[in-house]
Amino acid sequence: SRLTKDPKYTYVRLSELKPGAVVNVYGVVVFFKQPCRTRGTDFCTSLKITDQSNQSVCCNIFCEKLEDHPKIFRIGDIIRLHRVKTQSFNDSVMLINTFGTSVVTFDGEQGGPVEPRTSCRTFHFDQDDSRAVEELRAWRAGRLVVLPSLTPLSAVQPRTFFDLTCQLLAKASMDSSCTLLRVWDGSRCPHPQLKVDIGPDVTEGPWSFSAQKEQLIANILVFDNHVELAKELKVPGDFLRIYNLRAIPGSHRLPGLSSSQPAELHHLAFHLHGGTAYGRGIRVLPETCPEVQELKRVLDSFQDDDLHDLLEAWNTPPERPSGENGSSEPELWLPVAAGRRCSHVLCPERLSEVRRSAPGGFHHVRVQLRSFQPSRPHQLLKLYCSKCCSMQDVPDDDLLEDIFSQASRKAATYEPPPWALSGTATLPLGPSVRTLDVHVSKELLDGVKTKQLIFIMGSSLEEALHLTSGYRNVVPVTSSRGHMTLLDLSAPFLFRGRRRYYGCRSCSNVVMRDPCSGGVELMDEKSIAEALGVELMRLVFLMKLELRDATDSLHAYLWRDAELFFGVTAEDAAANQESQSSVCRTLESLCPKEGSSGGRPWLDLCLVSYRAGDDGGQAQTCYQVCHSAMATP
DNA sequence: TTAGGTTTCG
Repeated sequence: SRLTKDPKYTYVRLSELKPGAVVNVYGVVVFFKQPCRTRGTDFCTSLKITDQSNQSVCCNIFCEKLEDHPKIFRIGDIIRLHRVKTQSFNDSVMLINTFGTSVVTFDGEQGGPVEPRTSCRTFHFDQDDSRAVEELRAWRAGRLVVLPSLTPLSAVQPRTFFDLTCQLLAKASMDSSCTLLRVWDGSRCPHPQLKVDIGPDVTEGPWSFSAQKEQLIANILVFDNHVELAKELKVPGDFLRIYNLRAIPGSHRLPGLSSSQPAELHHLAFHLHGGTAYGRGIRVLPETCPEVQELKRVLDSFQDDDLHDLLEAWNTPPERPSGENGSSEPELWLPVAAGRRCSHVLCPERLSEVRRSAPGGFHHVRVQLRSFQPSRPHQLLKLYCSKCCSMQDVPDDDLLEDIFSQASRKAATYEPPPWALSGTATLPLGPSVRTLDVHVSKELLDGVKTKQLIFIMGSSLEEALHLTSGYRNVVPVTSSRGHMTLLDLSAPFLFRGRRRYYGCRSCSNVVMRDPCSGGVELMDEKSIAEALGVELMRLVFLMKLELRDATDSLHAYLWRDAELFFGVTAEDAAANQESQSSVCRTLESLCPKEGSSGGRPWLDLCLVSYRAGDDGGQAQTCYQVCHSAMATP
C-alpha cells in the first residue's frame, strides 16, 4: 500500500543561503517593485526580503503573465518562496525563480487572518505556515519596523512621495506618454487640485461629476511606462494602489490671493513619474483586500450625494437650513458609513428643533405626510448602479419599442458565437406570423434545458415579451460589425417572466460569452449579467416627502429604506401590478386627497440629516428617511 | 533570456 503524506518543507534562513542551490525561504518584504517589462519575454518583479537572521536578500521573479507574479501589496507583507534558486551577484547571494518555483504572500499586519494570496490552483498550506507567518509578523513588529502609513488624500503633504489607495472613476489619454487618472478615496485633499482640461470624447468613464463629488476627486498624471498599465484599468470601479506618487505644489496662485497667504493654498498636482525607482507603479487591489473593503464602506456613504444630484435634476431643490448653524466655513460632512443607527429615543423631536440642529445627526419625529413627489407610481422607481452610483429613469415601453425597432433594422449579416446553435422561431402574433433568428447555447441541447435561455435577433418588444412565457431567460440581440451583440443598454438586456433587467451604460463592458458555460442550474440574472459583461442595475424607490408637524415642515428623501416603508420590493413594484397598487394605497392612506373621509395618520420616522456640499457657496442640509414605522394610535 | 532598487524634470 502507498502512504500519502503531506510534504514537509524545510526553510533556510536568509543568512544561511549558499549560491547554486534550490531552497525554500520565508521573509518579510522590505522593498518591492511592481512587475515591469523586461527586454526578454517576461515581466520581472524585483523585491528584497529579510527574516529573523536580519540578513536581507534581493530576489527577482520572472513570469510572462502578470497574474502569475507575487501578489505583494505593501512593504511588510510576508512572502513564502518554494524552490527558488540561489545565485551569486555582486558579492552576495540573491534569489531567482526557476522551474517549479511557487510564491505565496500574506498580509504582514499582526492579528489579522493568515490568508495566502496566490494565483496557483494548488499550493501547500498548513498549520506550520500559519505559525511561520505569525512568527515573522511578530518579529517585524518587535523590531518596530512600522508598515508604511497609508496616506489618504486629506493628509497629503506637498513635496512628498506617498502611496495612495483609491478607486478609479475615470481616465483620459493626454498623449502617448501621459494618461490622466481621476480617483477618489472618500477624503478631501485640502489643497486645490491641478485642473486638467479634457473633453468628453477622450474620457473613459463619466466625464463630469457633481460639484461636491468633484471636490473629492484627485487628478493623477501617470507617465511613460505606467501608461501601458493604465490602459488596462477598468473605469469606473477598479481599486488601485499607486506607489510613490508625488505631490507637486503648483506655481500658480489662485486668483485673488496675496503673496502673504500661505503656500498650502497652492495648487497640487499628482504625478506618477516614469520608471520604477522606489517601487513606482500601479497595482489593482482585489475587492477582498481589507483596505478595499474599508474604502468601499466609506465611498458607499457618498451615494447620498448622487441622490441629491438626481433630485436637482427634478427641479426640486432641497431645503436650505432655516436657522444658522454658526459656521460659514464651507465644510463637507463625511457621514459615518458604518454603524449608521437610529438611537430610538422615546420622545420624538419637533420639526422646528430638527431644523435648528446641525447636520449629521439622527432625529426621531412624529409627523404627517403633507405631499410627495413624484406623484405617478412608475416614476417612483429608478435604476441604480451600485458600482458607479448613477441613477437612471426606467424607460417606458414607447422608448423600448423604438430601441427594439432600431436594432432590428440594424441587424445585418453576422457570425453567431461559436458556442451558440442558431435557428429560427416562428411566432404567431396576431394575424401575422413572423420568423425570428434565434440562438441557444450548445450547453442546453440536452432536451429539457432548451427552454432555459434564448437569444433573439430582430424582434419587437412585444415579441420578446411573448417569448418569456416559453423561455425562462430571453436575451434580445442585434448584430454589430459582423458579430452578435446586445441591444443598446437603455433597453433591458434580459427578460425573465415579467421582470426586466437593465445594465449600466457606463460600467458594462459587453462580451458575448456563453452564460450557460458556468452551469445551467445556476443561471440567474446575476450570472447571466456577469457572463455578458453587464453591470446589473438595481431597481430602487426614490421619493421626496413633505413632512409636517405642529411646529414646522420639511422635505425628506425616501430612498434606501423605502422598501421597508412600503413593505414591497422595488423589483416587485416594477413587475407586479398588485405590488404597485399596494404602494399607491399606502401613499393614499398616508396622504388622503382633499375632501376624502378620514384623517391624516401620524407616522413615526427616523431621519438622518446631512450637509450636501456647497452648491453656489451655500451648504444645504438634506434629510433622508432611514427608518420608519406607523405610529400606533 | 530578461534584471540585478535608490525619485522626474512632464
